[in-house]
Amino acid sequence: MATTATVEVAAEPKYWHLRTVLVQAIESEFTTGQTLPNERDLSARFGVARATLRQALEQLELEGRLHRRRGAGTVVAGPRVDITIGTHDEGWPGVEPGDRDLVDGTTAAVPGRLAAQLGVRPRAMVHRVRRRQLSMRQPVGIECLYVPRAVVPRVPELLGDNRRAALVLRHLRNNTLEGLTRSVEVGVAEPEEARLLERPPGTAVLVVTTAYTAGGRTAALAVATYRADTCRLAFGEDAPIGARSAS
Amino acid sequence: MATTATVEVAAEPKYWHLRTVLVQAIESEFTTGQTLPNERDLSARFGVARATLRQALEQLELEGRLHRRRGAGTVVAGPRVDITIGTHDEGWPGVEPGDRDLVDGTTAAVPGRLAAQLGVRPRAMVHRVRRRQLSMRQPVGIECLYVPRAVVPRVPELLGDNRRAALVLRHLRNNTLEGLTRSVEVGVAEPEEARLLERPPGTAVLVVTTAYTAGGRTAALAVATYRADTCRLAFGEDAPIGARSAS
DNA sequence: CTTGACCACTGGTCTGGACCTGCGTACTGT
DNA sequence: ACAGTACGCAGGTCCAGACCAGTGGTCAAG
Repeated sequence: MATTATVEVAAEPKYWHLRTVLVQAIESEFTTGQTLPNERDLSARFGVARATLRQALEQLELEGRLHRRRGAGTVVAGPRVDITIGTHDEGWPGVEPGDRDLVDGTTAAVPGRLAAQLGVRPRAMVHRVRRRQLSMRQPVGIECLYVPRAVVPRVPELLGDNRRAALVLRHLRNNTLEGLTRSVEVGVAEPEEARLLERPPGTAVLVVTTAYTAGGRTAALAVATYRADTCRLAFGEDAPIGARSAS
Repeated sequence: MATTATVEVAAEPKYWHLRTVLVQAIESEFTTGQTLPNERDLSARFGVARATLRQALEQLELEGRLHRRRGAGTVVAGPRVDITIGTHDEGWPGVEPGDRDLVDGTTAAVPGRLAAQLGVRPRAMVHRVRRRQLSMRQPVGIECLYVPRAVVPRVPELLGDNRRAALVLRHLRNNTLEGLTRSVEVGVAEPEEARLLERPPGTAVLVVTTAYTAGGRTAALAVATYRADTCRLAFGEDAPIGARSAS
């Protein structure tokens, strides 16, 4: 037994102590949008290696307290963007709707994992529609909707509007939509996703997977990928809790 | 005019290429629970610095493909644990219920941000109940329930059971629970949370915040923190949306 | 006034070390 | 047979430095 009577406060890692100091500095001496000193100056000021400082900055970024852009600098972030995830999929409140049409078409190149969830063969033809969501001119997420051609022969042009997957499905299937199953997990952005989200590859993202059930099978799959640093998912029938007085 | 006719594949970062190679290796040559070679050997084998290898490993861990334990090694992970987030908060399917009682009591030390959401003064007395959830003997999450003493004078002993926040609230308020608002976002584990979750400080976590409305105010706040690497949040399991509205 | 080349500055990537600390096992004394 | 210790190995932390790659401004040429 290595039990010693001394207090031995277990010595937090240096990067965590640094994070705490930076949080206080951010909350007391800086305001939203203000640029912090560069990493080399900060590491010198705190007497740590730049790698250690970056470990603290990365956590602050993941928390949504900082935004970092190569070539530009590190700025104090504002509150996170609320992404409303409704049971009835009515639209995108607070987000400029469907700003960019990225991909519309039918493909056989569906990741095997998704093909299994859709209940189709690995190389079956599947309609794919991808949109990017922006908020205040900044990319916040990518939504990709998969519909097997076995379910819907052709994708009508109404996909170009600003509605979400369920609404599209409702049109396509003449109100046969029966239910949905949804999951949320953390993933990392692949290079192409990272480029669309204006982040480096491997950035943490929130992945919302929604399976739409119609006619006793999974008729469509919506995979939405949001920047973990800037987004918060809001659930519930009521409006999001007012975060105005939360300083 | 930087446009050249060459393909110029834009050179993925080395850590991402490494990640891709490791994913293939994991899926083809390893099985769940199997231990990978140590980091020094792996970095030598792939001809990269250990820091670069670790950058790839950290992403694989965040994706839930690997589990790393100091002193033990890096093992291939199994599928993520499904955390059921129901609208009616009926319990914890698939998770050993309420394995450890951590804190039961009344405190004035509530983070200012939570006090604001609860609609109480920063130093008001608030009941706090904290539980840790395990799955297969592994810690997966921490749930903390806050109830202002202004809402409920005393916390009855039935908090010791395995039920979730809403059920408790229903008992406390005699079925006056009116609704809830829920949000999901990414955060980092503070040292104490990290210790309970058996992870280093600053580890990415999924934070599920649920505000319970009763009597026209926020009567309680449940903050659940799950390991982002091992958990997946599941919503609306087999819950058919009864709305068959004819559009 | 507009355009484009240039360039200082920023965060991003990568190296090759060093040492710390938890874990598990082998050994060893009782 | 058992408990305690010692030790090797694993991942975790930290360092000092180098170079890469976008950003955004300056400034001269058209």
